Amino acid sequence: MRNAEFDREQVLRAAMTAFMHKGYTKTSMQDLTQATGLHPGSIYCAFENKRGLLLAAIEQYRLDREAQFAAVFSNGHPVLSNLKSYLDGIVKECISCDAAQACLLTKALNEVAEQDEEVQQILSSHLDSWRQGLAAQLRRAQHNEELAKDKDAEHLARYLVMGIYGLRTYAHTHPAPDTLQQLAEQLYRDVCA
Amino acid sequence: MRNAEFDREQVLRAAMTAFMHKGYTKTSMQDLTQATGLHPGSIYCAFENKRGLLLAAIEQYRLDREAQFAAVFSNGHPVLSNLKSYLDGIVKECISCDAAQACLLTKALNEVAEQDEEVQQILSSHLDSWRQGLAAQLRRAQHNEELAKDKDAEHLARYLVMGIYGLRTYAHTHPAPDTLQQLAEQLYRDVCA
DNA sequence: AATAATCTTGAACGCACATTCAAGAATGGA
DNA sequence: TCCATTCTTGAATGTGCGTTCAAGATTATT
Repeated sequence: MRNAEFDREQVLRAAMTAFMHKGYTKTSMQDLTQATGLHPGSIYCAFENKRGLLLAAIEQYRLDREAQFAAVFSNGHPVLSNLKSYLDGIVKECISCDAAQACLLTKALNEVAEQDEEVQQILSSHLDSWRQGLAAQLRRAQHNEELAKDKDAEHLARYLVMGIYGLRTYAHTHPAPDTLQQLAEQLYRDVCA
Repeated sequence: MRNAEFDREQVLRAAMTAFMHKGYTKTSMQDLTQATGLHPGSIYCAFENKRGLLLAAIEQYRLDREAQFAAVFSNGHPVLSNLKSYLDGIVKECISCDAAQACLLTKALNEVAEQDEEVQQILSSHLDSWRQGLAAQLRRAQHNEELAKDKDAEHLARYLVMGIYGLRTYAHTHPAPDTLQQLAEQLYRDVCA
């Protein structure tokens, strides 16, 4: 009769950060105990093992991202201006990450997924639903007469996803704010014009 | 009074493939001895250590890529049609890699670079010279009246680089040939139109 | 207060890894 | 043919990792 002492969300976000900074393999259990404040036994009790902690962290990341997405797009403003804000937010993120940390999903995709089908599937389905969210917004824009109706919203959504992936990777080598801003603006223009 | 028995290029390309499939950390020396046919001692004699082998493999990769780039762009054809071929080649690469292997540079960038300044610098400078190569081709296109002269070739080159990064990442999750082809064509249009 | 149930702690374990090195094999020159 | 030199071999080494588990600490219930 005793409750766990740690705050799950807080622990998961700490683990998330650790994984993002060092990557999955190079983040040792020692790093994780330090980052989360939990002892090995507690981690293994709560998350089964290191991989379980990664899966839980990815799930937390997904929840956080979905909330963020909804926050940007579900005000009453025009869809396209929300999309602009969304891209701006991504650029800001790219800049602020001092040690050039990519999106956790992309990192995990590069490092873990190819050896681990379950992780691969989880990531794919998350990225899919993200793309579908973007496509839905674009369709809404078409419905609101903000965007030409003869365009293929699905195709544009894929193009956006591709551009955002690229932007993040580009930021790794060249985190110059102006350049990233320009690239994001060009992407926006190519999608919406 | 005896010469080394192995073929350096062949060994480096084998190591390259191994690193691309598993990533640097997860590729064990055992994997490398198996892939290269060399014994540990020989590797350490020729490349100092595992990291040295990675550096040498990256350099070989750079040479191969430069040769490939030159082969596509230094025929007499119009620059833009060469660019189209270049993008087609990248799409084909993305599709053919059964196990979704990314470009070695991007992989290394994600996994190793953040913990290793020397690797970071090597990769950055290589990616820079690639981008400059693209920019030079675009300027040549402007000079040949293939591309509007009021465009910023440097900016377009950056945009191309971003798009290609994105295309490769996109292919990781969705290696559907048609989709990738469409994305590449859209990228081409946005750069050249 | 006593008990039962659960959580926390961190030392200990086995394993896989990068690396070393001394013995053996192969070569070129005398 | 024999020696000197260099390369090859792969078992041995130490280190650091993920993981386990039994003892101790803490809480809820009676």
